[in-house]
Amino acid sequence: MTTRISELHAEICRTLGSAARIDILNALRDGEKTVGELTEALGLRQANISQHLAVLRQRRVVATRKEGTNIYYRVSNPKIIQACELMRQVLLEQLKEGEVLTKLATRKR
Amino acid sequence: MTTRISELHAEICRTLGSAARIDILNALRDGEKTVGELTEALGLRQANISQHLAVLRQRRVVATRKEGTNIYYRVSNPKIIQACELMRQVLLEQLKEGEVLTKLATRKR
DNA sequence: TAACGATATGCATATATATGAATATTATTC
DNA sequence: GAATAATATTCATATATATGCATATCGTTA
Repeated sequence: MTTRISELHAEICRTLGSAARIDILNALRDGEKTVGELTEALGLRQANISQHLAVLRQRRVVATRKEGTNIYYRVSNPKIIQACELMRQVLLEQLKEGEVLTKLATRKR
Repeated sequence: MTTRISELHAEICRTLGSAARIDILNALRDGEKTVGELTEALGLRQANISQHLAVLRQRRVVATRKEGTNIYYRVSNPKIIQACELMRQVLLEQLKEGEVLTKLATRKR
């Protein structure tokens, strides 16, 4: 009963459902980076970064460009960044709300 | 090396990483619905819908309102809808691109 | 062509997530 | 207060995903 489109939509969301991959996207916000640069920026092992990049590549969230022995990665569509930005805003609003609720609960005691 | 925020961000994305839940969100686009209405709209089992709603509730993607024996669900933040809309656009653009690529590949043969 | 640097892949294991079926909970009505 | 309608939860099992480690691939330079 779920449509093909919803299935694909969910797949993209799942692709973003890893903190490491979110960090990768953030690192790529202001321009392309090589795997080495990403590895250093995130402080994870190279093999692990490559695995996450493979997932992002498969779902076409990122695109690549080869230059000699380096591979430059970039976010394939700026709308993906926008969507992430919105999600982060939702998150921050939730956290604020949470604080308010905590305060209220504390006052009540 | 992944921040708390990224972890939460990823968690929200994972929450949207299921076709059933995407369908639920779409069904809630133009207003709240009861579990029964959602069950009928999506054609899944009630228990299953409830499970998905529980996931969405836990991550505060949806909010509820009780009225008698019914529980009305709504999307908690319109930005979530916006983000989904963006993602769907990305998806449609990808599909279009895919078609172009297919055409090119076909012509080449 | 050997050695090296950059990146990707395969495999094993651990962990998370989804689903169906059964059942519990809660509010309402008789 | 028993029966019923609406919704939630629990449990068992199946399936997917993540991670570390080892190793392969590919382009470059000596």
